[in-house]
Amino acid sequence: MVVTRFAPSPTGYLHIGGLRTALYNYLWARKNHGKFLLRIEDTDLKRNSKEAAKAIEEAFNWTGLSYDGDPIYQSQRFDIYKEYIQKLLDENKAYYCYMTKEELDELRKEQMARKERPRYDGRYRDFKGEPPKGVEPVVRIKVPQGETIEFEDGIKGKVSVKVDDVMDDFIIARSDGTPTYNFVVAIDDALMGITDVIRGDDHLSNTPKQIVVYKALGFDIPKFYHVPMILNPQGKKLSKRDGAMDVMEYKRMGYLPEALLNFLVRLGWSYGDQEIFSMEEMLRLFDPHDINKSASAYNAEKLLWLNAHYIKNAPYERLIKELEFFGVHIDDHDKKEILIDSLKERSKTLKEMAEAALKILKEPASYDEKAVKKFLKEENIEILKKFKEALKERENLHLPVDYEEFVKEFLDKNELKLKNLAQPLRIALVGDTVSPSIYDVLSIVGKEGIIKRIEKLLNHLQEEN
RNA sequence: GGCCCAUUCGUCUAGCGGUUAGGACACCGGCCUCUCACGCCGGUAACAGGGGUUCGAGUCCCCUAUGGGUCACCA
Repeated sequence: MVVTRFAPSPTGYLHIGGLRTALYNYLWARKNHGKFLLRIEDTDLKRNSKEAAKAIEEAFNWTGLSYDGDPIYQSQRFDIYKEYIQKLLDENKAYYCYMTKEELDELRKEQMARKERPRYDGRYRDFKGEPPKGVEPVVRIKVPQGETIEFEDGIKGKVSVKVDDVMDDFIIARSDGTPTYNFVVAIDDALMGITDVIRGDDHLSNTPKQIVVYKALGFDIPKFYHVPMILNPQGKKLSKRDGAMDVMEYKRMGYLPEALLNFLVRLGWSYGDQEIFSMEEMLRLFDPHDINKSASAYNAEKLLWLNAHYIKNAPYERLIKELEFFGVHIDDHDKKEILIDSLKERSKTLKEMAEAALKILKEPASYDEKAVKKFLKEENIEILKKFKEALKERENLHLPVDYEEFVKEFLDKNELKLKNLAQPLRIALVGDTVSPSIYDVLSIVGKEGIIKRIEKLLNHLQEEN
């Protein structure tokens, strides 16, 4: 059984890199019919973990990810950690260290002056005397000296470090008794039965420390997969300055969750030449062993392209529902299907789509000056007037094909080309020269609306002169 | 600075000793066309550098360079 976990520290929102590691853990667990657990790493009590849990909940709901059971809060497990600290103390695998912070700082300063690597010197490792008064001790773990720690990372391959190079007897409990990160991570992963740890590769150099804890406590060591970071478009570390970090911001910008997930899964992972992955395909094909070894840069254009793809292929009921978030309510509009179908071909985001819809649904509030100048010369105005009159006489106009037929008849009768009519008419309908097919727009606006809009434009032109 | 990790078109990537180094996004042409898009067709563009190993290296090894991560009584 595969058990994975997502273990964010509470920062207030779920960011895009976090979502990717959550997705990887989710996919791997679900693919293997295992469990995907959530753990909030809130041992730093300063931050509000409730809020963070809510934010994660919200982002998971939106993207469709789900975790098993209830989230685990490290802040509620201090008793457990205390127990294991005591166990190590009792077994002489850990010890109290009475060195004060000031003394430690002093030591480090001296070591640096001598160009040595700053590290705790182990002075209390085998201390047997009378402890100094007035010092609340920390607890340090006895790191086995002279050893080499090796582990097989599912992504990076074999990783091997000499213990003496990378760690001293690190602190597992602060002087106030609270446990530290590398200690609790190991304990929780072991107690939660985590078999596969998929996390950011900023944790790669923590792993040996955690392995020391696993070994000291006699726990089984899980498999590790350290996934490379996501870089910003400049190839630097992704930060808040790079725009959207909060997953929910993508919703506000008009992205479909499946586009975001597809984008994220392909960032660092691939399956041959395939670009489009449904959730079912991800579930079937994803394997953390295939994740790339190197960091990948965030490519906003590709995300946009994917989003456009998913919009194009979404059923229109779905899009109608999604557009409500952006203030477009067309559920009872009789031409809603035509509207959606013609808009989804040309929208990269839902937000864009909503704006385009409103542009058609509402009478133009103003007219694009350059367009007016270019396309509304005297002769065009006459054509528009004629068109309006002809339209008044005509009945049974509903679908785009009806309008197409009508327009063709009108053009034939007056010996005109579509070019003579299309742009002037488009300006009357939407205010400028950009819109979906003129027949679609005519159909959506409807006979009465068209007449009103042509008259409005005509009035506007008269006022101008 | 020590340690660890990485390096194929601008970007995401395929490649797992023998390929005209493939695909996708973006970009540039063309077609389609009532505008804008969609779509279709075509194009530019990459193995960081240097040494080995090998009949043969993008693929294996070493060095250099560059980038990243990490070295807390943060997580």
